[in-house]
Amino acid sequence: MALRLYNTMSSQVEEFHPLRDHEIRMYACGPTVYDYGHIGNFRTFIAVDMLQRFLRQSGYRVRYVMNITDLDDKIIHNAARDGVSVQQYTAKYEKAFLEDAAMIGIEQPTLVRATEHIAAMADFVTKLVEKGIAYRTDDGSYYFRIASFPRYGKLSKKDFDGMLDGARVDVDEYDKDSARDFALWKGPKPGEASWDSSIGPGRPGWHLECSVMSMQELGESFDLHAGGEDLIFPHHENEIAQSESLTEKTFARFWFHVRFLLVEGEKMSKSLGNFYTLRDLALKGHKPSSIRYLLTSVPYRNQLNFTFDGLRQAAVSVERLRGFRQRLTALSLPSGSSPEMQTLASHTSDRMRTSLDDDLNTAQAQAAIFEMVRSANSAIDAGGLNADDVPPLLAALEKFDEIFAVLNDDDGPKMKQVFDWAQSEGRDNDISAELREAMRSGQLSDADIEKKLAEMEAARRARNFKTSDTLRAELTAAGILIENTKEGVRWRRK
RNA sequence: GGCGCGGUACCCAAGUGGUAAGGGAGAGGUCUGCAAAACCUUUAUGCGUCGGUUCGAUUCCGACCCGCGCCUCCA
Repeated sequence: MALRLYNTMSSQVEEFHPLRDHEIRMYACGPTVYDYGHIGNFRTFIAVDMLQRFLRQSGYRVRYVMNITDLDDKIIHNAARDGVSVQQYTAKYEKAFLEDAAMIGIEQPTLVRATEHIAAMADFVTKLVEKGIAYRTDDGSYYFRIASFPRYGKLSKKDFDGMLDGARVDVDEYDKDSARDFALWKGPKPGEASWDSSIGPGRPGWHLECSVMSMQELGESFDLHAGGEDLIFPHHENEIAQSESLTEKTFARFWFHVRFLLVEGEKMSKSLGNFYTLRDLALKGHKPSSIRYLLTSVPYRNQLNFTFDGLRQAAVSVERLRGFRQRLTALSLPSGSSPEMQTLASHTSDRMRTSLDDDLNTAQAQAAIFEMVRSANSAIDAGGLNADDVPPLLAALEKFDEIFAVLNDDDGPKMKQVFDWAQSEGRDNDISAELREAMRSGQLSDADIEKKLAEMEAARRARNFKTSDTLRAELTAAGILIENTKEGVRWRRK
């Protein structure tokens, strides 16, 4: 069965096939690097990351490009406020974004930066001017003439015929032909950063970079264009207008938009006090795996209510999966295999694929893996699992984690990174007890842990429970989870 | 006002024209030196409200109530 995806352009779920066999070219609107990324940003980027992972799992070669907007009004303003260059300012936040993305399990796409494509953007404007689609105003700005593009509004389903120019826009600000015409290039303003180009000094408009860079990297027509739902209008609508006016070809075939999330039932906003960056959450002691799991647990087109209770629940769910995987690998089982377990593993894999094929229904894929975990645990308890059943079960887990990426227990080191960052920024007061607790599991080496565990086990065999309990308490305090089983003791970092 | 989305158990959250996935939490139980994990049982005759279509609707249609998004920088 083929992947079916919702296409904003057609407003319906469609079968997704790439233009070229076995190769998918996709582009996502990335961050504007003017601040640390918040969880809403990361919901979007994680959703696109999962899409990209699933496409590769499905056998496609994926060329995935993301832009870094390192040039816009807010950046220019903030850099000036801080007394640093635009480059210095954006370098800091781009680095932070990449660190955050890696921390939360996002595989890095090919990155392109606006400031590195100024000349190409100017050329693009020149071509639009030559076609009579763009025009220059007295202040050195260039605008796109929307009247030249009859299909304008087809993505956002807006009908502009009935709307009056100037209804909500300050027409007097510039001498545009129509209030709705959008800026391709903004003329220079005194005291603000400006770039020289073949069409004069100034800076590109926001929409232009995505048209230019996506086509440069992926061609004039490519398979899929992604972003947050807020980008449908005007950003993507404008990209389409510019690009298709120039090439007279379909720009992107599929438009993939991720729904905004709510935080504690309300729209995330600084004024409501429910605005969280990834680092804010880490400082409070929430692990990247918990955050990623929660963000992946609701299908991308549904509203997700991000809550601290949900974060705690996610942490437990992740632990359950990790514990199961470890249990599987630690068992000593009789040789042979059981048909039930073989079927369970293959059915689970099939169900995960079917679920994700259905417009990335991540909730159902998770349900499938949990049902497998319960059935397999039951079988283990009942002595119904054999050695040859383990590989297919592990393979199903692996297949799950290729998409969800929450099973590696490297939260401790990641939390330590956040801790180090907070210290380097002088934010010691923001470091919570929970963060210290979450990072402690990385403190002891495997050898240290094994040594203490051996001592504990020796004490238990000697029925010296006082000593063994003391050692257990020490390890637990160090963030090590210990499980005594018939197969012997096993441990993992919490 | 225009366009669009949603209201499912204590919480989060899938889903279907034929009688409600999964996770968390709670209760009881099995196992167990302790701890942890795991398993079993249990928690919505009910899916915002009121009508309609239908043999049958939570699922389709209509109205209404409530929440949310975009229309302006915003993932």
